[in-house]
Amino acid sequence: MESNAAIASLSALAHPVRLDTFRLLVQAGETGLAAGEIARRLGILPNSLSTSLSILNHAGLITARRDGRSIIYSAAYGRMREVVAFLLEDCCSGRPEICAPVAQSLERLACCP
Amino acid sequence: MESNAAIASLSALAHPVRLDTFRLLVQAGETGLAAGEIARRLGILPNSLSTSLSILNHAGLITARRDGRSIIYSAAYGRMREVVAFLLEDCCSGRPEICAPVAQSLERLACCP
DNA sequence: CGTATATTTCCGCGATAATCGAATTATGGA
DNA sequence: TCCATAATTCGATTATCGCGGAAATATACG
Repeated sequence: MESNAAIASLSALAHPVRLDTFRLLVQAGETGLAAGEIARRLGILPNSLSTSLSILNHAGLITARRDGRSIIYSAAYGRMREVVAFLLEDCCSGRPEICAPVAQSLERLACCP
Repeated sequence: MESNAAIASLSALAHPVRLDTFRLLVQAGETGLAAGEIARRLGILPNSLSTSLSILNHAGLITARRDGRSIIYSAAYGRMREVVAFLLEDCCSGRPEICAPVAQSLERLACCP
């Protein structure tokens, strides 16, 4: 992953509304959520959310598809994985005793038994 | 992990110099690197780096210790793990087939065989 | 004590980002 | 066609961030 792409993703996530939006979509799974539903759940104005969604989308962290009058957004899990991998890259110069606990705790994700 | 703390960390990383600095320290391991050495490797002014280090430190992503005239910085692996875990929390509403590849690829960190 | 090295702090200017109201586009249904 | 709903885009104001020069602090050493 490119450094610029990583920065775009990190920058997109470094914002209260955008981070909540992304986490909501990560939890929603492939089904996704309509823009209006997200705005309702987070209690923010539709236009504010729209710019947030645009930034997340441009950063590659979410995808959009139209369904009637609604636009459904979903988390882009591949990009999420890339960003995380970028942060952990070449961790600890090959000394497992340092990074092992990091990897170990990440193996136990909420949904992956 | 608190949302505000996560935002502080993500915001700290969403900057070319700060991201490069953090990754340098992640690769350096527990030994860490002196501020001057980091500035030299990245080719930036010492005062610019100093503010970057201050922001990363305040976000909890790095730690500092003095050694003679130098100040040695190291990555805070615990906080790094917390930030990543925060992003992956409750991934995919318990549907392993979506998040499994994410977790799987994270198991293979460069230093953790 | 005086000097050199390492790092940080202060300050001001230019650029970038956040916010919110108002207007605009797109779709579905009577 | 006309209206209501869903979502986005525009525009202007305000706040925040990034940058680099200059000065200040801390440590080591002769």
